Order: sequence, then C-alpha cells, then structure tokens
Amino acid sequence: MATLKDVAAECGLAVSTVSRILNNRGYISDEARQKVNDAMRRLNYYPNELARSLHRNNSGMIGLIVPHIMHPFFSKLISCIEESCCRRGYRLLLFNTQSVEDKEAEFMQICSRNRAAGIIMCTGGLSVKQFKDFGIPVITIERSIEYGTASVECDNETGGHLAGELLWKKGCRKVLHFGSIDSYRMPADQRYLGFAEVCAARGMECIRIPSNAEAFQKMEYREEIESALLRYPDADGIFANSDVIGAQILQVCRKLEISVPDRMKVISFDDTLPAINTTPRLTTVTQPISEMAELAVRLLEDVTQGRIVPVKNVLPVSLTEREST
Amino acid sequence: MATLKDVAAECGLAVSTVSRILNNRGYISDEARQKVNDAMRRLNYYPNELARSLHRNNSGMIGLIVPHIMHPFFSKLISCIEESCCRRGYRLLLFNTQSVEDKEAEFMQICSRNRAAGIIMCTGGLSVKQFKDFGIPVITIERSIEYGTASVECDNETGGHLAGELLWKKGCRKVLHFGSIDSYRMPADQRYLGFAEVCAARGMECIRIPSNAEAFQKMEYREEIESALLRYPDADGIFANSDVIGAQILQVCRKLEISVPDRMKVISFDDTLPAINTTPRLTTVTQPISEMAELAVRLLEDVTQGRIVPVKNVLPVSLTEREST
DNA sequence: AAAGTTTACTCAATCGTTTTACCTCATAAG
DNA sequence: CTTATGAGGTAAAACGATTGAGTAAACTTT
Repeated sequence: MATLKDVAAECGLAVSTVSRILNNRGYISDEARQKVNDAMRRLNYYPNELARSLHRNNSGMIGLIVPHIMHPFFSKLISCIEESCCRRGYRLLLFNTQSVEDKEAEFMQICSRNRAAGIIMCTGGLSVKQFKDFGIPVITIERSIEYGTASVECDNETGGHLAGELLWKKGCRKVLHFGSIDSYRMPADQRYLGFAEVCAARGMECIRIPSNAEAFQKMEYREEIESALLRYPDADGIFANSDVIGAQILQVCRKLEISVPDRMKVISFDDTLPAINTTPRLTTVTQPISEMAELAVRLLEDVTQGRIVPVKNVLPVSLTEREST
Repeated sequence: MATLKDVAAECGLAVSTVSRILNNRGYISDEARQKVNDAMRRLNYYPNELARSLHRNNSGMIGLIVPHIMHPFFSKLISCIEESCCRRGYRLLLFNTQSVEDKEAEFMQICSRNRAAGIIMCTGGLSVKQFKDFGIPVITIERSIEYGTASVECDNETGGHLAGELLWKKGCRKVLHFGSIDSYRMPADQRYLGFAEVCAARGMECIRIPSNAEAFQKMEYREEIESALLRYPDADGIFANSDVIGAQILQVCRKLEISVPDRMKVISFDDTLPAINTTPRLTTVTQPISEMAELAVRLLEDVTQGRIVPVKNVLPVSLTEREST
C-alpha cells in the first residue's frame, strides 16, 4: 500500500508538505495541492490510521462493554450506540463479558492499550474499582457509578411508579414483580423500589420474585414464572424488568390458561422487539434507549474535549400502553 | 503512561532488551528478566498496542459489517462472532450499514486503513466489486461470493426442502412463502427455490409473497402478512424466511382468528429468540449460527497464516419442530 | 593457545504519520 | 537599499514499539 513517502516521491515534494496538504494546515500553493491530489489518486493512497492514531495517542475507537449481545435491550442499545459513534466519526469496539466479572477489567485493559477514545460500560459487576487508572473516560449505562467519569441511566424509579399506578388503576390488588437480580447492585433495582412504593401507598399486595444471573444470561425465565404463578394463583398483575420476561410471562399464562389482560395484567420494561411481536402486545415502560446511547457518546466526546459534564444523567421514561393491561 | 523507554531507564537496560524480554525472544539472563519484570510492575507498564500494530502492519481487529444489529439473527451472529474473535485473540470492530449500500465500501475502507486482520461481511448489497483492492481477506456470510476470499452460508436450499416436506407431511395443500427480498440477490433466495421445488414435486400450490427491503429494516411485516392472508383465505401453510416474520405471522393469525397449528401450519427460519418466546413456539429451520461464526473467524485466521481455504463453505441446517406445525 | 560458539546485550533502522523549527524567496514598508 | 513580513516549503524529531546487525565477553573445542 502506498505511503505518504511514495506520494511525496511521486510528486517531488517533501513528506511533510504532503502531510500538511492532507490535513489542510499551514500555507499551501494551489499548484502543490493539485499535484499532491493527483499523485494520491494515481497511487490509490489512503492514510494509515494506525500511524495517525499512534501519533495522536488516540485511536478514535470507543470500547463498548456489555454483558449480553443477543438480549433485545442490549442489541438495541448496541445498535443505537453504533449509530451515534458512526455519526460522530468514532469506531465501535464491541466486547461481551457474558456477565463474567473478570472479563470486565480485561476488556478495559484492551481498550486502554489500544488507546480507545473512551469506554461505555453496561456491565453489572462491581469488580473494576480502578476506572481512573486506565486514563480513559468511562461512561456507564444503567450501572452504578462508583469510579466512572459519568453515568447514564433512565428514571427507573419513576418507571416503577408508572407500572404500579397503571396496575392499580386497572384494578389489580395483588401483584408480582419479576426480574431483579440480587447478585448485582444496579440502577435497575430502583424499578422494584418505585413499584413497591406505589403498592404500599395504594395498599396493593406486592410480591418480589427475584431471578438469578443465570436466567438473565440464558434469557430463560419460564420455570420461575410458572412456579410463581402456581404459588400465587390469586395474583392479578405482573411487573417485569424486561420485555423478554414479559414475553415469557405471556407464554406461561397461555399454558396455565390465565387470560391476559382479562385475568392478569402484564407490564414489562424496555420497549424492545419482544414487546410488539407477541399477542397480546406488551404494555411496557419505554426506555429512551436511542437518547441514552446518543448521550453516552456525546458525553465521551465532551469529556475528551475537556468540557465539564454532569456526573449523573437520568433520562425520563414513559408508559406505552398496549394490549396486556 | 509508561513506555518501554521508561522501563529501560528504570532498570538500566536498553529498550531493545526490554522489548526482547516482553516478547520472549533471543537470549535473556534471569537476572535481567527479573529486573525488567519488577520495573514493569513498578511503573504499571502495558505495551501500546497501536505501536505494535503499526509495526506489524496489522491491528488484530476483525471488522464485522452487518445490515442490521437488532434483528435477532444478526444479534445472535454478532454475539457468536464476538465470542470466536475473543477466543482467538482478535478484537471486534462492528459496523451497521442499515442496508445503505454506500456504507459498505466506506466501512471496508475504514477497516483497511486501520489494518484490520480481516473483514466479515454480512451485507446483501452488490456494491463492492473491489474486495481484493483492500488487501484484506474478506469472508462473506450469507452473501453472494463475488470477489471475496471465501464465503460461509448455510444450506438454504435444503432448508427450503425440509420446510416443504414437513408442510406436505402435515397435510398442507396450499402454502405461502414470505420474506424473500427481490432487490438483493443472496443465498437466502435459495430457501424459496428449495421450497418451491418440493411444492412442485408434491403438487402443493405455492405462492411467493416477496417483501421489500424496508420491511426487513423495520422488522415490520404485519401489513403484508395480513393482506396476503386475506387474499388467500384457503392457504393452510406458511414458510417464512425468518423467525421475526414467523412471530408476526402468529400475531396476524391470532387477529384473524386463524388457529395455529390447527388451521394453519407455520415454519420459519433461523431459530433465534422469537422462535421460542411466542405461543405457539415456532417450528423453524435451524441455522448453525454459532458454527458459521466460528468458521468465518477461523477461515480468516487460516488465510492470514497463508493456508489455502475452501472458497465456499456450506453448513448443514436442521429442522426444529415445535408447536406451530 | 588459537579458533569457534554461545550468551547477553546494545545500536540504529523501521513502521507511517504529524509537527516543530528552520530555511528561502518574494513583496511591501521604511 | 535595507529590513520586516509572510508565503511556501523542507529536514528531522517525535509517537512506541520490533528487529536485524553488531559487539563483547564467557565458554567450548581441538
């Protein structure tokens, strides 16, 4: 592949001149510019980004670390982040921890060694205490802040409120909550807290059915749903922490011949693909995923440029009513 | 951040010696090794991968170009490829064309400029004719070969056969096919061809309902499904090109009060999340996505190491019967 | 004891850019 | 006629690694 040196030789100028033309800085005569552009075209020259990155000590890549790729919430988040990166001229480096905590630090290392412009962490583990050590800004999404540069999350608590109020309004008196994971502490825990608050205020009986991390990783909640539904046959409403869980609740209800929404109201969280490809379609708390993604990337850009950014960023949620309530 | 030079200064050796220790090549005394390791620890040294990559003219990254990220087939494929990359020591650079053909070439450019170790293309466009020009091996997945280094696909035609045979065996006599996209030519087209073959052989009436690219991008097929179902009220079987379409077929059938599988048998393709989170769960042609991913990455590795690889790789599909047939 | 071999390092070039400092002309000002 | 001033350009030092060639000492051989 042609290098700057080749181009310089081809048109009888110095490498530095060619570089200057490439980057449009300093004084350049039209004649030189023309000659260089011609030569570049002729030699099919494209700059080596590795060399550039090395020089500026920044690869212009953003490392995205998620615990899951196939999960609809994360696949949507990844998609949105890719889009924001692309629009702002960053490249996306994707890592999946599969909830294995050790990988978290390992991937951050890789990003650091490759001089990533920033890291977006969506991982729930608590393992990495030394964010700052990597010398790279770290934005967390839906993860407790701790030592990151800034965090982005949705208003989980209000999401819980909205769900609780809707179930109450629809006449529920005994409700179940699915999908909190006890082994991690994360912003999503607030969903249950907000929900439970409303239940307490309204006098609605509320039962929390926690999931384990394995269920999340396998996206397989049916057994726990079924046993809960059998244990609480008089429950008349459910709030689930994700659409995946919501969809599986619908399946179990069909199986147990519990009609939704007549005998059981279901609200899920996220508003991703599964929420609209089921029958009935799921009422859900909509996370502004696209905005969260855009904000995360923008924060990274702002931090890089030395601007001061809010350390905690909470975006509003909304209720999207469909047919399951 | 500490550099090799710092380490060398810290322990009174030459940079090249330190480098040699880092890479375990040449003669090194235990004493020197010890000193260097201590110094590295003390200075918290980690090698700058940009510098390494520049030197070896290879960043060890694999560029993955897909037309969609949220689509369950692609999110699973991405997940599997990420895993294979990670296991083999590559990093994954993810790009989404959103089916915009121009982006294909642009992303390949970016990979090339960053000296990616290889590119995996899952894009359906026909725009990039100059694969070879980039000087990087290109593996295509489920895309017509043309000028790539090698291709990986599943046995789409047999998939079509299996679907046709099953519908026939289950007593269908008039079947619909959904989801082929006329504006692209791709291996997936063989699914319909295989299906139609069986239909012709068995004397089953077969109607092809093509989709447009926009439906794929938005994952929104309900309207076309509904109008087809209304137009062919006597159809008794459906073969769909993806689980997403399959799931939406179930929705439309519920809406039109066509019971599945009693009055209508449905088979989809892929075997991804939507196939098991619906009621009834979808009978589907299972693509060996994980194996396809692993193979693609391995091919890239083999090509890099100068080995000769098969230019076309077709992996077997299988039928997974669930409740929709 | 001379010659050869092995061990342990160092020097300097290289990868392909960017950037700083410096040089050489014109032209305009004094 | 000098002297600023600025346009247009060059040479060389970064950036942080790797690596082939070279060197000097310590061992073997014969």
